[in-house]
Amino acid sequence: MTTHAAEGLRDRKKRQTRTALGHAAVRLVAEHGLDHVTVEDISAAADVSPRTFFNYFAGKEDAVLGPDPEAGPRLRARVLAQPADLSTAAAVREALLEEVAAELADDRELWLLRMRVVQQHPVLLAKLFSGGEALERDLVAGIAERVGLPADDTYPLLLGAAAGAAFRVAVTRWSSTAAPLHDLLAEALDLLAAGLAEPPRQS
Amino acid sequence: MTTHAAEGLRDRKKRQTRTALGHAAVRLVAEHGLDHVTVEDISAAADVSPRTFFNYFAGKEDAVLGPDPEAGPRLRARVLAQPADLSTAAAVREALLEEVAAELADDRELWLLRMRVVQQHPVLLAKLFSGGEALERDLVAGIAERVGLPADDTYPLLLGAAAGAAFRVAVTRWSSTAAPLHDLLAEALDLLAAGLAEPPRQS
DNA sequence: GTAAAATCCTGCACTTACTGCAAGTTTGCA
DNA sequence: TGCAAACTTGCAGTAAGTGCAGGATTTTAC
Repeated sequence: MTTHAAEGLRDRKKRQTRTALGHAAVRLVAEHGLDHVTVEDISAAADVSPRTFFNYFAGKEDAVLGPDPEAGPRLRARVLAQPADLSTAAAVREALLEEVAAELADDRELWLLRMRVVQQHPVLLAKLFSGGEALERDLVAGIAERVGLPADDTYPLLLGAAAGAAFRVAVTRWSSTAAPLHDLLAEALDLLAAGLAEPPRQS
Repeated sequence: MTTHAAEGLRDRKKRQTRTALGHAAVRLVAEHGLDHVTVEDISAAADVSPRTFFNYFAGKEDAVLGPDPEAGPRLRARVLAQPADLSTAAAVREALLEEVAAELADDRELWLLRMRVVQQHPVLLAKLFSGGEALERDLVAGIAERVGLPADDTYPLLLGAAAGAAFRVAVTRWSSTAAPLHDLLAEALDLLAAGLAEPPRQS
């Protein structure tokens, strides 16, 4: 996973309380349901004051689906690090697969819990998408940089949004089927690269 | 637009208060900013009690980006109404373009206001996406029905999500460039159909 | 190593969001 | 006309979320 070697005590503590709050939120909501868990409960479980909770998250839902503030830059770097002979779409594909592998290797159970919680509380879909949106911005920046177009051009925007769509579909299917996330994501990205051509009829 | 001929007094009044609340919300937020407008203000402007507001919308943000409850079924019907000799992706393309044309012809200024508000308050992106998500569900249902696959198969899910992505990109660009929404949406959908192939370099 | 500066945590007070309930009012229907 | 269903409203209460100021902790500079 991500290493945080040379980092002050203060930053380390901040990271700790942030993940403590996030984990407590997911665990408590998975157990008791979204609206039977208060910010006070979460704060108590993480051993900080309720007021401090709001120094880290904008609300309960942000704590559950906390947008990892480092994921965006990391994804952008992965896109730029792909071999130059890959097409842009292929580079995005590889970057996404790498990120998923790294993230899952790290926190597998946490992600499964999160998906279970989202399934039980569709309200959270909003936060899930907007969190993905922040990620998407960094992804678009990386794509634009790699391809030499402005970040507000149609191509980077669309490739980023389509990759995000493929990701969401893969995660959705992952939570309802037993297939590995890697395979589902690869399948979706391939379908996208084929121009969403007619699928094989299976009748 | 949509005609509501044979409809009781009661349903007509409900529609009226709903749109009154929605319009008031957009107008007030555009003028004073999102967090300088309370639910009480919106209710007063629409001439109903604050308590009634919550009978129509789950919150301030839902009122601004109110998901039109009829848009989903309408879009689904459009997909199914396309000529049978069109590919599925092409049918989705035509359905979306039709819907955009109809919607804009109806409420052009309202949509422009909405987009301005969203640009000024990125928090609303969450609701915008989740609203689009509800729409997407109906779209996916239509696609699945047309293509004869279950609605939780990868192909319908991905085509729906990708179409949603194209739509969001087109709307985003529409609010920052002066080009017609129809053209921007068509461009994005074409790019998608081409498998997101490398764009024309313009150096 | 110590003092000053920066940053973080916390409690308090306050506004707003949101929900259940029960009563009153309006509409639909026979 | 009169009954049933649906809509609106006020009230009361819980929880969310924010500004502020004081105290504690870490960092930086000397």
